[in-house]
Amino acid sequence: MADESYYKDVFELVKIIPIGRVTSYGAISSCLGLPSPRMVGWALYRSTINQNIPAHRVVNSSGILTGRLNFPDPTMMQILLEKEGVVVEKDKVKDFKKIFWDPNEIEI
DNA sequence: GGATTGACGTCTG
DNA sequence: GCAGACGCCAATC
Repeated sequence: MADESYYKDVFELVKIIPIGRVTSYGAISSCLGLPSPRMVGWALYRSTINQNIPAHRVVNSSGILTGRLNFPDPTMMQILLEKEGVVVEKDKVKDFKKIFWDPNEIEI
């Protein structure tokens, strides 16, 4: 609702994530200077059902698709990732460290 | 108006 | 190295 919401930055950040790349909540929260990474998850939770944000590219620090169950379709998350070239093994991103995209690397 | 939960992360034991 | 607890802010019940 409010344009000055912090999660608006989260949307933009997630939107600019390159294809075949994934990032973590902690990276986003740290990049945006959020006090708590939970806010990122909260923002994404609302964004996924409100805007078509590629939240499937956002995983936890372990590279696990923690929020896949929260998606409209749990399988959609893995399908989308695999479609983008991301290898997902058991709801976990393979070579997560390799395809991990750091927002601070590019940023604005 | 108060209590609980929620897509997590980091520290300490 | 693994496990458990705490902290943070906001929205919902």
